[in-house]
Amino acid sequence: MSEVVSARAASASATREAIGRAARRLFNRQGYAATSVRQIAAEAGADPALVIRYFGSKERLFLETMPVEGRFDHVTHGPLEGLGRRLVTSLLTEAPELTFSIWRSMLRASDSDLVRERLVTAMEQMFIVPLAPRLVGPHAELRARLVAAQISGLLDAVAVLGDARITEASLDQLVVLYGDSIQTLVDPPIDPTLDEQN
Amino acid sequence: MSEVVSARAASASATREAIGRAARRLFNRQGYAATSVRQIAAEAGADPALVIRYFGSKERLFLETMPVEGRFDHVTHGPLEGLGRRLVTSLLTEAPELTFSIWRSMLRASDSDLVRERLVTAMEQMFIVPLAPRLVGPHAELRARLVAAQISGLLDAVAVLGDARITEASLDQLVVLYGDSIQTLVDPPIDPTLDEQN
DNA sequence: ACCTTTCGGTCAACAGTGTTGACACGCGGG
DNA sequence: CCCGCGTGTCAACACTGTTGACCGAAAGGT
Repeated sequence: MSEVVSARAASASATREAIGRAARRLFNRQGYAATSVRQIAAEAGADPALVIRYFGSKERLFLETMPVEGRFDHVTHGPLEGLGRRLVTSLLTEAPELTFSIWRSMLRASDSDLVRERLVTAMEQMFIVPLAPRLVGPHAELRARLVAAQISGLLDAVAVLGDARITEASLDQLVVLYGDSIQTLVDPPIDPTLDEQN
Repeated sequence: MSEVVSARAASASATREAIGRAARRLFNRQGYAATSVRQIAAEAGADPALVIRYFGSKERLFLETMPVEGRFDHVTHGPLEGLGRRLVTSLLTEAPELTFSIWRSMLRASDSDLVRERLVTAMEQMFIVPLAPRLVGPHAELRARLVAAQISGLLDAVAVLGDARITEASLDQLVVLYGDSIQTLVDPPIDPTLDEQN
């Protein structure tokens, strides 16, 4: 079924994929703004005009080459107890280079409304949607969104600001400290001023 | 003493300040990448070349027009008890528009090493330096840096991603929920695996 | 008073950007 | 066989940040 239907089509999809690979590499290494369409084309051995013709614009090429599907379902669907710690572990352990460079690239390119919306829906799909209905106690959705905010903060510190003290800290310490802080929002709040009404 | 030393010098500083004002307005409204030097010059009634001559480059103009001095000393120097809540209150209350737009602009422009370094030192001066030596218990500096990360996360959610559910939530709820989560890192950790040695 | 230097401001140009349209060429289907 | 369509190429557009030469008038010296 995936046979070569024609030499032309094969050539087309081959160069398209070459452009995509070059774009992914360069965007991750240099960021969105510092990477030019001409540079991508040169690295892929193609013409700059082809890049636009195949992907519509530099912006859409960027979106297409930045995968943001959820890879944290096994955590967000797991038991609520200790979820904070497992979330931090998963973030810092599973394909961290990819997670970090994508976060860095997309956050810096979030001038663009398309990029920003993609980032927002990615965070919602990955964390808020699976987490919010599971949280017990008042303000479940708000708390889930604040968990996502905390994750953003950790990613900022590591991937954008590059805080060496955090990067070089032991994984165990980060997991316990930041994980327990996240857990505060996962567990039902104890403050009596937070009524059960909305 | 601050008399007009000459008509030329007065004119020079006047146009320089006009350029600075226009730049600050446009950078905050449209972001760094979307604002052109020619647009700033037009708004200030000056020549694009003058913008570069006075400020060196668009990047340095951006840095000069983005004030990042600390405005949270009264919180970070206050009592440790309830510091998390007061931090969130201060962030969301005192000149929030300015705080948010500056955070958004600088984070998106952090492709530039100068901007990134400025952002890092600003966070350190505002939160980590005053907070770290005051925290009791193990890993004081790491915990202070993680507090700063949490602040980044809140700013991301509000200023960059524009999470409506968080923006529209009542200040009291945010203060209690996120503030208490931050407080987890301010208070000494209880986990016995975190020894007192580094 | 004049002459010279200094300096704010203007203009044109440079190399580079994303994007668009017209054009060439060779494989595919009639 | 030939026509058409699609892959690829080329040149151009309007725009970007930045640079250097130039102009004119104010400042300083004699």
